Formats: sequence, structure tokens, C-alpha cells
Amino acid sequence: MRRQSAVQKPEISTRDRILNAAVLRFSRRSYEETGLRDIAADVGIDVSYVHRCFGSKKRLFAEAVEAAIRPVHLPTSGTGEVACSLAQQVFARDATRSHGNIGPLDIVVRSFASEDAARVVRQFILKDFINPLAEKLDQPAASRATLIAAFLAGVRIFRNVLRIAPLFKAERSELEGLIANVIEEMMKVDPVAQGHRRLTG
Amino acid sequence: MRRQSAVQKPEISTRDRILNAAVLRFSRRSYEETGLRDIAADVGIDVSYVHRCFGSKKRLFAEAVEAAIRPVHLPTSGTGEVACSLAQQVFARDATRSHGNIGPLDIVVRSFASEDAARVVRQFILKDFINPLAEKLDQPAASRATLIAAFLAGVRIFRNVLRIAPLFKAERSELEGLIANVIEEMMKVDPVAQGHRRLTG
DNA sequence: TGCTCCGGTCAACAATCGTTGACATAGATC
DNA sequence: GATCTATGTCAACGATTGTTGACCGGAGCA
Repeated sequence: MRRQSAVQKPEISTRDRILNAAVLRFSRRSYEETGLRDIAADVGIDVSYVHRCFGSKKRLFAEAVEAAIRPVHLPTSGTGEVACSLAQQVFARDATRSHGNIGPLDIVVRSFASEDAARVVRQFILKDFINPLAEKLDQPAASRATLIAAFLAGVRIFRNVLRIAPLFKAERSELEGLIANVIEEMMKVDPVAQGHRRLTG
Repeated sequence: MRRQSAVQKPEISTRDRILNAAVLRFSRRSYEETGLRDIAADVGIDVSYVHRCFGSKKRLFAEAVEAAIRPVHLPTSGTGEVACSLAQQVFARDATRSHGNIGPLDIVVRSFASEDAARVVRQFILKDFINPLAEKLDQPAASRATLIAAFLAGVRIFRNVLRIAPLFKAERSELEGLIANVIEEMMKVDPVAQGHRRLTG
């Protein structure tokens, strides 16, 4: 019924509306807790059409992850700027999808536990975050980049999923300062000279 | 049929066998992916008895978390020792429940996505980890302790749940060195003096 | 007019889930 | 022996899930 209304209205397609609804749902609840019927109800259509558009729940989820994430912005300048930028981005919420405090990261961190979802998420984290970041780091670059990713994911989980009080209520600028410092530490410290010193026993 | 067999054999109760099986299942799969029938099958009994013993799936999960976790060991000495100890414990696997690479932390990090499970997990993290750790830290102690917890959780998730290659395959001692350093940094750096310097713009 | 394709609905499938209540068995107690 | 209670089993409930196939209205085309 909702055909191109006379003129050239951009008029987002039903498929994209499903995708948007899916991103929001998957960002707020776990993969299993989110039903296709919920998503269909958001758009105002029947479940079967969701399935017809995307083939399966797993594929819809994969497309939702791909649609939600956007490339992480990594400044080309020194380590300090990179650290600060990452610290800010971990708190960023999505500008366009401004419902609640949902950001593009949340759909990723919500979906670790389920095997179906984890496969999708793992690929994204490696390709779109760890690998680009590792190019900016000293050896062992891959380990450093992964630890940074794990830290950011942990912070986002504690703050937005578990809603642990100290991270949920604390002043954002204070946290950003702490986090930026930690990230900078992860980027530059030599593990052999400083890290192993206490680990012999 | 399995009464105290004549003498004083310790003979673990069926209830505890259910609990053990639940810990393993919940550590390996998400809360929703784990069915009561799977747990019952592990023990070799009927589903209904699982339900009769624990009242509901949610309560069984809560008891499983409580049974799986054990108090984190915090050395009383300096920050360096605490950092090293935490770095080692994040890689520790459970000695008694030695199936696979399952450790007491995994049931926690597997289950944060589901709301039912998150409520249980949140309480444990605050009471048994963040609060004891915060007593050893400078202000803002709660924020620091929570960031450390988030970091450790992130590392465990990336390594044991997502199985991200760099953390999954890297040399353990190398990672421990990096992690211990990062934790020490989180414990002692003054956020106002060092953290805010770049965040004014 | 007739045909076909797109966008979408409707009803139902088979499976799985947590949950419930009725019933069985075996010791312990009286 | 009769009764009670702990330890289980069995069968089924109602709800929800992802999934499937039949169907339908309207637009475009010949």
C-alpha cells in the first residue's frame, strides 16, 4: 500500500525498516531473547515477511551487525590522540539511532554468548578493529590491539549491559581520562622490560 | 535407591550433582542456550526433579553462579603483587572441575547478556570483586576497581568465549606481563594530572 | 483482458522450552 | 503391617520459537 507516493520521496524500504528495528532489538536484548515476531511488530508487518527478506534469523542478525557497526576512527597522530579518541568512542551513542543509550557497539557486546552470533561478531572484531589498530602498535602488536579491544568491550559491557553502578553513574570525563591513560599504557609499554620482571616466581 | 550405602561414604548428593552439571553447562553455553533437560541428562535423571530441587531455572542459575565463583585472592602487599596476581587469575582454569578450559569466571562472563542472568552476575561482581578491590585503591577507587574488573572480564571473554586468535594462541606469560602492567597503571595513575590533560578540546 | 512479479498476509507446522501435578518406590518410624 | 517422607519418574500442559507454504492485492506489461 505504501508505494512511492506520487513524487520522489526517499521512503525507506520495508527491508531497511526491518533491519533498523533488528539493530535496536539486538542491541537491547540478547540474541535468543530477541524474537523475529518482536522485530516484525516494530515495523508493523508479519513475521513471515521478515523471514522471507533475510532467509533466517542468523542471517538477519549478521546483516544487523554489519549495518550497525561503523569503522572505528583512528587518528593518524601520536598514541596519545589515538588513546583519547578510543576512550571517547567507547562512550559514544549512536547519533542517528538515538533511542535510549544504544550505540553501534552494543549489538556486538550483547551477542557474545550465543554461538551463532559469536561467529559473526568475532570476524568483525578482527577485521574492523584489531587489525587496523595493530598496524599502529609496537610488537607484540596483535596482542596489544586485542587487549585494547577486550578492555573497551569490557567497559561497554559493564556500563551498558550489566549497568554496574560505578561505570554507569560516574562522571564521563573522569572515566575517559582513566581509560585513555590505560590504553596509552597498553600501546607503548615494553612487556619484556617491565612486564616480566615480577613473573619469574 | 542410592541411600547412604551402609557405611559413611561421602557420596555426593543428587542435588549437588545437578549443581555441578549446571555450572559446566552454563559455563559453556549461554543462559538461554542451556536447557534444564540437558543438565538433567548429564546427571541421568528426569527434568522435573531438577525443577523440584531448585524451584526454577533462574534460581538454579543463581546457585550455580554462587557455587562456581570463589573469592578472588588479593595479596596484602603492594600494587605490583596485586596486579600480577590478578593477571594470573584471569587465565586460571578450575582445578577441580577440570573439563576443557572451564574456569570459575566463565559462568559469569557467559551469562551477562540475558536479563535474568545479568541480575545475578551484577551482584556477584560488585560484592565479591569490585568492593574488596576498591579498598586497596586511591580515589576514585570505585571507578578504578570497576575498570579493572571490566578489563579482566573483557580479556576472559575474548579468550574463552569469542576465542579471538591473538589472545587464544599467544604465549601466556607474555600476556600476563602486559596485563599486569595495565592493571598496575589502573591502580595508581592520577586521573586529573595525567588523564584530563588532553581531553579539554 | 490476461499474465506475471513484487510486497505482504494468514495459518499452521514441528520443535523446544520451563513448568506442573499425579504417581511410584524405598527406608524410617510407629 | 500401616504410615510418612524423601527421591524420583512419567506424561502432559501452555507458551513460544523459527520456519514453511499457500494465498492475495495491486502495479507493470503485452
